[in-house]
Amino acid sequence: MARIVTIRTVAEHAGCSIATVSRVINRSAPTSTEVETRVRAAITALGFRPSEIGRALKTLRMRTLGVVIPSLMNPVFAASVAGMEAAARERRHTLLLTATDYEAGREAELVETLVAQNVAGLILTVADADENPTLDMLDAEHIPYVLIHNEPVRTRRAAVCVDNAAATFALTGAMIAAGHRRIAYLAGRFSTSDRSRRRHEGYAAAMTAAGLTAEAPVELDYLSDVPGHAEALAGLFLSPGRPTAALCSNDLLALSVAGALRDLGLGVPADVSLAGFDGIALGHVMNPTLATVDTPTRRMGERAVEMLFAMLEDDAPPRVEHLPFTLRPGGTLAAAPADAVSVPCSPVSNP
Amino acid sequence: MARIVTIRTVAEHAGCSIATVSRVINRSAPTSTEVETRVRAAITALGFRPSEIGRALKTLRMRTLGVVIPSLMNPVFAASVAGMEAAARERRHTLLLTATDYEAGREAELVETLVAQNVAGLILTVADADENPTLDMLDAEHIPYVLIHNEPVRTRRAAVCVDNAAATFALTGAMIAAGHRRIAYLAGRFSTSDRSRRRHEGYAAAMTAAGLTAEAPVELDYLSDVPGHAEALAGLFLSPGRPTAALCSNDLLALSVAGALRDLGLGVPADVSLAGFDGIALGHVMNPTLATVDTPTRRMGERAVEMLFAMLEDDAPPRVEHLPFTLRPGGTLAAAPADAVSVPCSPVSNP
DNA sequence: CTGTTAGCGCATTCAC
DNA sequence: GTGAATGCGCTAACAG
Repeated sequence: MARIVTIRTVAEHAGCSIATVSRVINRSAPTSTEVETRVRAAITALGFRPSEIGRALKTLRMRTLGVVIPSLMNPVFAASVAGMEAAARERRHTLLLTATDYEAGREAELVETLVAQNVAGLILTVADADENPTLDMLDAEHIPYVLIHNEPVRTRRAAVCVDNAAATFALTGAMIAAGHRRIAYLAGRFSTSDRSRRRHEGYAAAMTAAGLTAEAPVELDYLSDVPGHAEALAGLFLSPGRPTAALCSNDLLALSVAGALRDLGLGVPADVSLAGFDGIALGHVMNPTLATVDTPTRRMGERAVEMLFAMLEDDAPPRVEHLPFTLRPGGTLAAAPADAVSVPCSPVSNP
Repeated sequence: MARIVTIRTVAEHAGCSIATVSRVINRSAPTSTEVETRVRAAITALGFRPSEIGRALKTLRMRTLGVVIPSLMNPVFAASVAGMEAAARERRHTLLLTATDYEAGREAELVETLVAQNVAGLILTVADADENPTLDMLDAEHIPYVLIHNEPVRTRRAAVCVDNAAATFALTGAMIAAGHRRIAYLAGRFSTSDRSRRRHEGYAAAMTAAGLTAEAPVELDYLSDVPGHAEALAGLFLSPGRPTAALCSNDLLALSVAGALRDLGLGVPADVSLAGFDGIALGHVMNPTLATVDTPTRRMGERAVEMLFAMLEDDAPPRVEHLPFTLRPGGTLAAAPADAVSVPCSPVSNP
């Protein structure tokens, strides 16, 4: 099961010491060409592969990056991890992958598990990047990490994300421009997360700038639970003076909200306009197409790894890097009914 | 960066030997309650976490499972990995994740990398499960592994998959029942893969059973390269007596083929009916919905891990486990034009 | 019940 | 340019 060929076997086979074999493998010191060829021959003949365990025990650092994300079932995180994997592979590292299934309580344990494996560094998406004892622990132990999708504001932590507030500000602006006056904000799991909070801030800023009323987030408990959502949304969307539009904190939520609204007998976008956030492929092919904010998720994963290595090798200081987003128009965002538009409001422009 | 507190630190702090600390941690031998409480106190006080490296050096086995898949950008593999991660986590293991980006040539190197990390076992999707030197090597070294999505037929290897031939047999039967007589088979990357081969076999068997002509697979080189596909498909679908239906070897390919056909001015399903394979969520929401074979991808990932642990712990013999699939009807598969139906054919039933 | 000790595979001194 | 020796953190065998 485990390889029986060790550095010692190679040394015997090549008629030299294990130190010399190590030198040949790592080019850590000059060796005579004659010995080197003998060693290399022995290595290939025996099919020897240096144990990462042995090396790590000595160097106290595995060539792995620990990853913690909410779930791979969300294409946003799948794409991020794909980007991380490619970037890590370029640097001869592999990913140690774990998922919280959207339970913030699991973060601490998963991080501990990864740290126990002596990962070179960590890439994380957490519920809250500012108020987070696990991250405090990593800081205290000087274990390098980069957040992804999170947007820390109060703390000095490395992160790769989009400017969530600016994105929802723009998206809300587009809804207002389409004549919507009462716009609901729907949040999914992680509703108390930093990025969800930032997204709501952008929405609220745009509403206020237009002289409209920003509403508190409506929290929907479970992803993809369409029947549950229909029930939760009935009160809001079947009442008089109901919202004519809803901004969802992410695309997956927008999809199930669309289903829930249809279950309530409401048309999208005929009765309610809808927009999401992330830019998953699903939104492109559904009918009508989903209006959303397109984010470079795969690229974010690559950047997170690049940033982590910069910290690892060049001792780069932690910083928040914002990657560009684009507004993606879609069929779910249509003009508001004429009676709704009649409500006065001020024009909105970017801050 | 690395933890400075070792089992020795704990031993000193608790006033006992490192062996006793080890015993407390692993419950590998009885210890007096008094010493145990002292040790546990020391562990929490010092924030000690046993190094997986140290343990692995001794046991020659890390609590990790090596994973090799083509790409996380394909939701099929993302879901599989999500299932693996959950099942592995239940057993206190983590995944070491790598991807080939659909380049079979990378398989060997990635597997070597994972083996060098002393993974407990491997879960792989390879290009060819039967003719595969890398798998031969794993067999020779008695390193346990389970294939996923692959369907080995000639070799005795552990695998979790659906019955690809039966699935395409049924799917092709549905197309024939809808009146289609000339049905093309389109294969994406990995076109020489075992599962693609098995899928084509099922298609060919159904065609032959109906007295129709089975065609060789049309190989499309790149995923999602719609313009390239349009060019490659023009000859086939713009000719007289052209196919009225096409069976694609997977859903992602079906999506880009749908785009290519529309670029050629052909309606789906008005001019050409289409079906895929896998059952990705995209197919559900696109318009028209995609006819396909629904496969339990997440469950397959879980089963692969369960099977691997059965081999690891109970020395279970390698076997191929088929998980159930279902035909998913969809708008892309419609009745053939009347003139096409007039071609005679025999009724098809399952073999 | 507990302590001592010998490695696991490797990198890295320090001699030569 | 090379080899012998040491220790990384831990488990397990053996003594007590």
